[in-house]
Amino acid sequence: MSRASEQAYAKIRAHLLSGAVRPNEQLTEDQLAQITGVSRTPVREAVRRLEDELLLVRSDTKRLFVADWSRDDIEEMFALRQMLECHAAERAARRLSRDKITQLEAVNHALKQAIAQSPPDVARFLEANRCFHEAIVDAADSPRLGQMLSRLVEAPVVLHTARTYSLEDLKQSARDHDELIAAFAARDPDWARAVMGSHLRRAFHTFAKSVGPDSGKTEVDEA
Amino acid sequence: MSRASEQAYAKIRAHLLSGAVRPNEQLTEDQLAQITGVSRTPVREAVRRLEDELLLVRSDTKRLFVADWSRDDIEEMFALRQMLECHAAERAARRLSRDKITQLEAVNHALKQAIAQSPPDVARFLEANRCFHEAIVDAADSPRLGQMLSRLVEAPVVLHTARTYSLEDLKQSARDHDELIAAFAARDPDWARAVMGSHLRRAFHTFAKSVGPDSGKTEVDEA
DNA sequence: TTTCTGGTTATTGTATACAAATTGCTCCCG
DNA sequence: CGGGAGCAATTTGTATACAATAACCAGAAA
Repeated sequence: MSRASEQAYAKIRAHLLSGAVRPNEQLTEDQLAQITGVSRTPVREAVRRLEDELLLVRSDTKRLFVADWSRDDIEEMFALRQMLECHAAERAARRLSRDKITQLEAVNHALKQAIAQSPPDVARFLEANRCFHEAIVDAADSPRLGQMLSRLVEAPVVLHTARTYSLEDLKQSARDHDELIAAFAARDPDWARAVMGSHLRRAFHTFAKSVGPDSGKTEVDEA
Repeated sequence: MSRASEQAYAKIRAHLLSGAVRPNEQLTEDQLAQITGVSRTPVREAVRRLEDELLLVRSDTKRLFVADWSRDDIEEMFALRQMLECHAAERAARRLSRDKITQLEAVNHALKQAIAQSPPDVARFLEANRCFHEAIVDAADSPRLGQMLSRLVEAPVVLHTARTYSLEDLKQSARDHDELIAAFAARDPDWARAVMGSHLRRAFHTFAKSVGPDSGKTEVDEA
């Protein structure tokens, strides 16, 4: 992307994550142009991307609003991510070269170091974690899969801002990564898939606790 | 979407599918503006969507080209579609109301009628088929899943233009749909998933025969 | 011949002005 | 007091001009 539109994207995104705006609040392209310091043209392009990522939504008459993520939305998002990323892990197990596996070990080592500090360096943890998962998706060698996942992973980061991480959660993540690496080294796609599945499912539950109660509606009730 | 940009999208898409342009051929926004009869602004918006759908790609320096779909790309696409649509079928089995199931039966009835003619009305078949699958995805009640699948399904339609359909293939599709409906009526998610899986996998193979040979590279060879 | 280098053309990116559409308000009529 | 009709203000959509960047080509030096 070009300079101005990329900059607009980053600034608007930061603005949304900063909490300066509330869900369902209306925004106008003009406002965003002022905030970002560029004209409406690149702003419109940035807004498109943010709509794709579902951080912004449009009303039926094209008015722009800050998206409101319900508990159900978050659950859906995790379910899709789990499905796609399990698939990625399975493919990665068939494709990862020794070198790449070694790189994964290095990344997870950095992740562990971030945890080992007191207090744990959460920012560095998140960055290493992102890098770890990204490497697996890359190894899956499926461009559309990568595209879908990157869209999906963008959004939840939003809500991470306010979250607190227990040390035990962080350590468990590191252990999961170790087991994933073992599965890759063994070239066992089923193992890799299973580990990734439980890794993400656990992540969802620890995440969900800090959000709100389940809505309960999953099945249609009918005679 | 707005009038001009929507129109530009449709016209460019039709232009790409018509075969008037070849894979890897360069296009310019000016050309497309002339073809569509609108200015570059809405063209750029339409082009973004087509890039998302991977019908157009950009070079590293932002030049625009017609995408080239290899056999591997098509295989990847079907694999993702299978994964997502199996998931949709599973969810749909939990959620579909009796009414909706009755509607599915009606759609599949129309599909059978399209086949029963001689020669079979392929256009009507494709439309009914699209409608059938769309209803299932809707019933899955997962907006992001729907968004992903719609992107995915857009592209292969491209290649359908030149394809010929054997009567037996068409009949088998209708039978698959019948079994899916049975699985829904029984509210059996596992059954629905399995039927959808084999349905799409078979579709891939009948499709693949008309495209070209497998590239063979799926696993990394290493000491 | 090959490979830089300069300038020229082609193409994409941005700003701005204006058009179309939507909203919200005011004022009139019942 | 309620309910619309119609005008004004706000917001999004489009066209166009210009700026920035990348490709192209010709000609000189090795």
